[in-house]
Amino acid sequence: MEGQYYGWGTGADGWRKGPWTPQEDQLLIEHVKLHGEGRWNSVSRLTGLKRSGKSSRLRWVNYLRPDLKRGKITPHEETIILELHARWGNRWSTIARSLPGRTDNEIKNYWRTHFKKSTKNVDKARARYLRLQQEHKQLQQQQQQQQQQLLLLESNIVKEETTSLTEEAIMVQEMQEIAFMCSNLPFMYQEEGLVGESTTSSEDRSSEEETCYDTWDNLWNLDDMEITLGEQALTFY
DNA sequence: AAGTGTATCAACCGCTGTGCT
DNA sequence: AAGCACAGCGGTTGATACACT
Repeated sequence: MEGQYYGWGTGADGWRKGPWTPQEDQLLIEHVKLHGEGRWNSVSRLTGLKRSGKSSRLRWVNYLRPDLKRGKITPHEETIILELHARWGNRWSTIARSLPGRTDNEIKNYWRTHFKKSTKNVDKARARYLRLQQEHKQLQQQQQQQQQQLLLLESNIVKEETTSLTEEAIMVQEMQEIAFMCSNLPFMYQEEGLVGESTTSSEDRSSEEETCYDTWDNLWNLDDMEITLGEQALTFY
């Protein structure tokens, strides 16, 4: 795909469009090395590139950035995407921030390819996620209350605490919760090589795989679906 | 081998938010 | 306060690769 010219040519506005050539990439890379990210509209003036600032920024962010992770989305990343999408919906850039090296475009494309068609499944996953989150928070509250009661008994001092979390802090806290939940997911088994690439029938599953499915089903419990998310996810790899 | 359908992904478009003058 | 430029976001499109018949 790269390095070929498919006749997109120059638009009416004078900007070149279509796939980037290696020469154009090189110019853009040199520009960012010299001037840093930002000031995208000055790229064409300073480099001679016939690309709009918008196009330059997109090319850099989605393809040329050195910290980009190449290769397929891992099962663990997929789990995080599912979780975060259940929380934030189509806020791809927000989701991307939790997946270092992945771009919003990449995640968006991945989502559309793998989950868009099964909106029913995703809706159920979302409902289940929200319920789990609720339960998780209730559990936390209970633990906090127990702890407070304990402290009261010990010191006999009543102390009121008020915590004011910023929205960002709440976001971070939720991310940590999600990360914690994700860390217990069955995909870990798969990453460790305990699960086969594509398993569709329960007869084929090893005991480790059963554990994997059990864990997954416990989380999502999508048995009533036409295709469960667990199976779907595993089928892709 | 050829035709057709589907998946993938780069790149575009339109819109919105933000900062500066 | 208004207007403008720019950056960023989400949705969509189009070309290629791959799978299937």
